[in-house]
Amino acid sequence: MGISALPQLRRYQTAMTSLFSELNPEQLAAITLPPQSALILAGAGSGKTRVLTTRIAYLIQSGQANPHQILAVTFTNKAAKEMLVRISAMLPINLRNLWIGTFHGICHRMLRMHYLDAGLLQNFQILDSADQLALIKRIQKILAVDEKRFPPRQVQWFINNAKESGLRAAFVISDDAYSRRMQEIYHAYEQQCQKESAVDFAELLLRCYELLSRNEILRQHYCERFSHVLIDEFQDTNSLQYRWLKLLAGIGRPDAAAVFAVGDDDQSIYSFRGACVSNMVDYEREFGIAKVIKLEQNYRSHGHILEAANELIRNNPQRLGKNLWTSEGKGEPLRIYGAVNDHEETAFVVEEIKSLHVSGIALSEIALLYRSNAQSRILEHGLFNAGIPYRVYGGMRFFDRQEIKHALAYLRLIANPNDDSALLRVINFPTRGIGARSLEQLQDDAKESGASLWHTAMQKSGGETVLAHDLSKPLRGIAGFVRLILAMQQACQTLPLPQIIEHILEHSELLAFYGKERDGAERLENLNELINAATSFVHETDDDSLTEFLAHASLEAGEHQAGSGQEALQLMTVHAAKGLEFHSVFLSGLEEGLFPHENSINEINGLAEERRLMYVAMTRARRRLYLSFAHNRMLHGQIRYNVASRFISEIPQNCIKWLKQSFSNSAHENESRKSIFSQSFTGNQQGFSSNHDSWKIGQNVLHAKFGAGVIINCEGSGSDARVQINFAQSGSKWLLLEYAKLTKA
DNA sequence: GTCAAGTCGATTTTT
DNA sequence: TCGACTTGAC
Repeated sequence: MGISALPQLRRYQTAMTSLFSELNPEQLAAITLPPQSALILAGAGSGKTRVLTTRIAYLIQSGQANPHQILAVTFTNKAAKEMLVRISAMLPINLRNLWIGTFHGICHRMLRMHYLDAGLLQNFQILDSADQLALIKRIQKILAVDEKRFPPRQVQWFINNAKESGLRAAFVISDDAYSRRMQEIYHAYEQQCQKESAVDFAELLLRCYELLSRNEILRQHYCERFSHVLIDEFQDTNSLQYRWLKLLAGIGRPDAAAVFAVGDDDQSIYSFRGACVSNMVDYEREFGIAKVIKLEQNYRSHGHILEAANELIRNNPQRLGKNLWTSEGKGEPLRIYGAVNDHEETAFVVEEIKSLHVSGIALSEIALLYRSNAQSRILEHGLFNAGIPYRVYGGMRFFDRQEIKHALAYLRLIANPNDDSALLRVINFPTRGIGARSLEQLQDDAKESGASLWHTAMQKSGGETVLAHDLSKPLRGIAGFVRLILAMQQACQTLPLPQIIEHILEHSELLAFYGKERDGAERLENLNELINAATSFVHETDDDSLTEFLAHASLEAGEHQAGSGQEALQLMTVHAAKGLEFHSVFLSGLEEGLFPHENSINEINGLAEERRLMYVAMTRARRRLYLSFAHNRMLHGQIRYNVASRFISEIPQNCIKWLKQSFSNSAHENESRKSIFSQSFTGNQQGFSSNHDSWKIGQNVLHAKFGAGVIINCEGSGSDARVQINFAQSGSKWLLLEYAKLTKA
């Protein structure tokens, strides 16, 4: 090394030292691994993102790779963005050539670059789930498929599943009438997508996979380019994504990339949408991972919380094995509250949040979690009445709003007139006198000629000759619509992106329409926000192509949530809480049937996934964790009787502080219980006797073989008297009272 | 084309 | 129970 390199070396060493400060030995080992494929088992709160980002910074800083050679894959846009921000903070260099993105984002990027090889048009559009569903419905109508026998959602599920298994319609196995019909729909869907130049989410992955597997030159190119591939949340990959990775990384080739996979099998909670935890084991074997690095030191939670979570997850079979620990103390015990009903549970949560807030904990540092969205209503109700500001996560996203979808449909039509879906969405919105009759006629004509709706509509209106683009007159009927779109297309050729949107909003009369609507103010605001979104898109990406903006809108439906950053209590499902942390966490509705959810009990490995979900929920808490349940709860308009979740009994007693045992003998509680039953069961069998014991619905009982349970139903009398009992361990059963030998618990 | 009544279904969800 | 969605009447 020459003298001139010395200052650089010194600078490099200083940079490295600061990069590595305060890392634990395992983190450091992971970050500085030699360039070979690795698996990092990163427990909750173990500094996973830090390891991932520091690894990238290290590779670049140490000269092992330049940004151009690195590919980092995440699951959400949020994670990708955060990674980029953190790397930028570590490295004061231009990261333009560093590819960071979601699987879908990266596949999309490749497809745009190689659209010809991928068999796509340059202006191909991306269908989000709602677009996809609409298209499927349309196709079912054309094929005259009974929507009762073939619910569009199931068809959608079928198609996406096939694609995620790498199967085109032609290769789907169909050995009965039902699956043959499914295949038929899938086939027609494939054709229609190609005709409209539309690509759904699963298609992005499958096309890209096929592109790489078919095109040796391209694959060679990317194998040579990416010497390092880093993957976040590896436990959430589906099988197609894993196959794509094997292809891209060039597994088995001499120039194979070093894959750095980070994941946690205990936090795999998305198998219901195709995630394949077994990918981790396959990966270990197929990529020849010599040593798995485990990050087990937790920087988030206090001891009791970790111990409880560890003990819980130990009940799962087939784990890769991992135990979180902390250098912090035991901290507070978990607080458990057993309520009689959902109202009492809510009252408890509300009171406790109030006092936490009074004691100085910011509301935004408190999370109220639940297993299913239906649970939020009663909680929201209680919070609202108590005047506690809260924010519910999930739900409608910016680009999913109907006014935004309408505006985007006009834009899509301008970018790609063959987009039948977009045309159908706006041809009569706002209404311009095109009824079902003329629409049907248009669709029939299009079907006959095999042309797109747009093409057909244009011919009907007399071709392009008629078109004096006069926007000053009202544009009615199909001919009017055609003139409108043509005029828009022409105007948009010269305008920059934000002005294009302004233009279409104005001339489509969307603004006028929502201006007249009763509660159109918010929609107008959102439409205005769409212009802002376009402005910042152009600003951030230096790209003002309409097609790119539309792709952005489909791929990043989120992040545009209003009202974020406010000081408010955080309400969300456990799934939505993954990756987040809070000072205090309330976990509500811990009942058999709800959490673990009854539907999951019958699924293969369903219970294990529920337990992982519970594990994820618990490890969100830094200092304080509340668990609560209610013995009876209103669900789907009926009162349901439940026992406490088995997960509570899997937590060691020494970690727990019971704030209130359910059904203790206090007179007050018995009173409140009675009143509830008499209220909700007027007209029903209220109770009956046998062996001078009276058994009531809601009674906690013990059975010699099945253990603890709750009576949830009863019928018959005398020696025929039977009770239905929901047992904690074995689910609900009907038992003859005479033989059941029940005791009150 | 709009509104009201009727039906149906109800874990979890990102891209 | 409640909401989304479809159907039928003007």
